[in-house]
Amino acid sequence: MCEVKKMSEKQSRAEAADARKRHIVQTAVICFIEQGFHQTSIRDIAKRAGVSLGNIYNHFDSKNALIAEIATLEAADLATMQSALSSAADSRAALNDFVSRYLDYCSKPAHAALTVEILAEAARDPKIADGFAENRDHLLAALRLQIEAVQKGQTSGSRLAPQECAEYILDLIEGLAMRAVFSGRKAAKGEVESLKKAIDRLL
Amino acid sequence: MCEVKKMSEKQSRAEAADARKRHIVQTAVICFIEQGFHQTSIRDIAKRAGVSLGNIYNHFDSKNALIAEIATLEAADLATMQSALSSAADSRAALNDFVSRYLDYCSKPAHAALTVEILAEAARDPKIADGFAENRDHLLAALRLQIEAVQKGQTSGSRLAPQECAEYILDLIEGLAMRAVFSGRKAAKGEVESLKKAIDRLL
DNA sequence: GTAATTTGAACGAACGATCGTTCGTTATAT
DNA sequence: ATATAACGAACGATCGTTCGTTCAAATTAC
Repeated sequence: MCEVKKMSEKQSRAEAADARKRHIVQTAVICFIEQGFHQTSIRDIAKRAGVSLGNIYNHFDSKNALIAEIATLEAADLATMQSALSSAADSRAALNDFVSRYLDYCSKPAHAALTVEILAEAARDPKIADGFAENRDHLLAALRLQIEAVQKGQTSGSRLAPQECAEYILDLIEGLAMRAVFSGRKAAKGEVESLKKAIDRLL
Repeated sequence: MCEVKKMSEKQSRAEAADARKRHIVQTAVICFIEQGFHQTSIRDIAKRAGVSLGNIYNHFDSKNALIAEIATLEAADLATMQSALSSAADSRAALNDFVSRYLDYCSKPAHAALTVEILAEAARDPKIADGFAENRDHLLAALRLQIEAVQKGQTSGSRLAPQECAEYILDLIEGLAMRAVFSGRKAAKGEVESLKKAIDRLL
């Protein structure tokens, strides 16, 4: 009874369950950022999400499954950035735009904290390290293509290999972002300009 | 009686205690690298060090005190590298030498794993973040001085600011080292040459 | 020099807290 | 009527830490 009303006002059971699941994931992310994976208990997440302890196990098989879900979402974020880089006409502009976007992305404290946390995990678990490297390689490949395109229109004699050049660019962006995040500020305008100047020298 | 003999053959009580303490610290480092701070229990350390559980608390007030001791030792390692950089005559050679030495240093899996672990901790604890940044600033300052010296002997019109140049150089070295460590290999000779070429472009 | 005393390193059982996970139950949408 | 989301008590394991005890080395008294 009253199916139409309920469907529009509230939501179907499956939708509600999905929303609840997403809410748990989001809350878990917050906890993991604040305390780290292993310092966060399921009870912490349940309490903060306003959900019972046992209910979390209705949506996730285990704590590790929850962590895996989050790692997957992070990977998807990065894939978005990569495809934006690939589907660009003007390589020079695409590169410049990428630097700004990727810097913003890395400068988000939430992302930085999670990344470091995953990195620490990857240092111990080769499986995680492989997954991390794979995502990064995709981004690197897209970046390398644009670098090659830019280098073709240059006269300079000795160039850096595009592959390594791409890695250096990511290193510089991530390094600046890390410094900004860890000192609790945003990258200053002058810092961004300096970064772009440095990247220009590497091309 | 027989004081001389005992002193030479064995060791005084204080020395034995100190040796034991160092042994516990070294074992703890191994455990922390393999499992991380929070996944390592005092029992793990005790078992691996061949020491009783309670005895660890005769040498350290708490688990955190043990961690703090290790962080202090890491800082001392870095200070050594910094002073070597400062006390150099030929800036150009000093810089080149530093790149090799710092790359080697960062490429040690033990150091890399510990650094990432500390970094994850720093992301949550501003106190640790400050200590980390302070150590890095000392290295940066020494590096900047040598960069300024090198830049003085150049004709190039537009230079990168020495401070930021120093940060970029550390970023590149650490990035390459990290990639090497995480893929379980040493940095190839070609990679090191490429790195030095890239750094040359930044100067 | 030897005997008596003090010190502190080493030990492992035990404590209270907390962990991830399971389970039986209740309530509600289908 | 059935399925499942939500609940929270309970379980066994493990955590950091404390504690009383043992024993050998260092120190003092004789």
